[in-house]
Amino acid sequence: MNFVFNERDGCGKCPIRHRAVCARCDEDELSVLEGMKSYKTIEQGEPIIWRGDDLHHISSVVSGIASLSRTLEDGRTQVVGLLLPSDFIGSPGRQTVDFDVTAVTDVTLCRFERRSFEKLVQDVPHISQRVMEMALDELSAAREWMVLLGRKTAREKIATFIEMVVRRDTVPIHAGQPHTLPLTREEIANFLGLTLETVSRQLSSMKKDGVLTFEDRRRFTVLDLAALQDATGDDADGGIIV
Amino acid sequence: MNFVFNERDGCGKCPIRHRAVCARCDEDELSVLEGMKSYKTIEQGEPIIWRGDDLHHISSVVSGIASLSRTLEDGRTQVVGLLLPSDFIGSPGRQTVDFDVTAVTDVTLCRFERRSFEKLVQDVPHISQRVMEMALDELSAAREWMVLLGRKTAREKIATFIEMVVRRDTVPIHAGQPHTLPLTREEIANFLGLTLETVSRQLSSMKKDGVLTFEDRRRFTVLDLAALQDATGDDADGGIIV
DNA sequence: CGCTATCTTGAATCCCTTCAAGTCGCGTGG
DNA sequence: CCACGCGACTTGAAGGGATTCAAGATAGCG
Repeated sequence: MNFVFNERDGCGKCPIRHRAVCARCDEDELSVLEGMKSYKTIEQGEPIIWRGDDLHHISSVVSGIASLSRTLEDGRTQVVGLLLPSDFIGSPGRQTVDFDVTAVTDVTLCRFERRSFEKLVQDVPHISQRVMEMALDELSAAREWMVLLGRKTAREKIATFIEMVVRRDTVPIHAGQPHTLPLTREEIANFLGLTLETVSRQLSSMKKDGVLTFEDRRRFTVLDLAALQDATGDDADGGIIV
Repeated sequence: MNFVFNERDGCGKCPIRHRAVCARCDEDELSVLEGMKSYKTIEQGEPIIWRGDDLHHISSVVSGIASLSRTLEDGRTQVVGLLLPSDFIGSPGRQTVDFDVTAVTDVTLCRFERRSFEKLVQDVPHISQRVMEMALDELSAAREWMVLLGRKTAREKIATFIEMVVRRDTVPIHAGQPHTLPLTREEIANFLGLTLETVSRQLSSMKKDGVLTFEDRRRFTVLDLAALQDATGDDADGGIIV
């Protein structure tokens, strides 16, 4: 079930072929992209690009997870988004990025030289249409997260985060296997607008309440999904999309 | 300097002609839009569309201000964005809206039937390109606001908000005229993730510190712009875009 | 002129943070 | 093999900033 990504395979075998900026492209358009792309791998913890840096490439995450974040002068940092496979880095039409981008795990990127990509946006409607779709989806997800940051309690924030991790975990839920937190306590805290101590306390509290169990510090199983969803503070139907 | 918007004028005289979804359109494309548009006015305080409602139109704000917000079951409300002239409501490709949209002032919309607009997105690259641009800008602004919601103190939030109001006020600053808060204390609170009492206290505090003076509850003048900008918590260069 | 919505201000409370100490797991090297 | 060190995490206690609850002031409007 898990594709092993191989750079030598063509776009046709790319794991994000049908979700990335190229999703709407036909074979002809894809072959143009094929000639333009280059891959780059960034190791866990390494910066991908800093806020304000000149943006030479527009990239898509092929594998791994990256974070978008901003740090205030005094060190407070807020993670404003996680970039999962198929998400893109950089905006056509902008010369710099507005946030720091960091590899949370090892990350492989599929990159296009920015100027060339901007030309593609002009010439290939399927590209601008797809980037539009993706940007609108991200926008909705970002606004959803604003509700969490502005109005939810620590308990609700943690529950929402866990529920999100469970919902979009690639590992099938029915298999009964534990899920894995992709972030450290500190990274979770910076994503939720909390301190790492509060994150730790809330996770312990949910464990004590029988909502979760932990196999180790990263791996957990949900014991009571209904309780978890109740604790998010959201309506039954409306969930985070991210 | 202030255009009086007149529905009978053509798109050529529209006050948002060069900023809205039609910005990149040429005369021919514009004449197509001309035949499709309809106007609607919503009074201050009235809902424009509720979260989850079927979205029959894609609209642009021509004049006035609208808010995007979400309310949790227990009444906590978070404003996730303000819609100013040229901003659009609704996403091509989505059948519903994810947030409540409310007229903060009297609002005039320029509307397109959603299905027709989606067809335009397919057929007219200038439209999808422009919507893409706008969505990417909104996305960046939303993430910027996430930093505020997640990490800034009440004082910093208020300073950032005031600074934003001042920066994009249509009334020229050099005229020395007072600026006007477009929102009530409660609306400001819901935008900043605070309570209305805290907003009031912080405004009083900034008044006491000689940063601002108030002519009345809505109209104010900045006395010390440097102090205001210092208080935002942002770097000197990096500002909110919204 | 008084009604009402909006806003201000005060006092008490609370949730989260801050500061601090200690635990756990793991790789490294003696 | 185990001591050691280190990063990640947990837990406790104290403190503080924002909220909550409450009372009163102000301004707009019929």
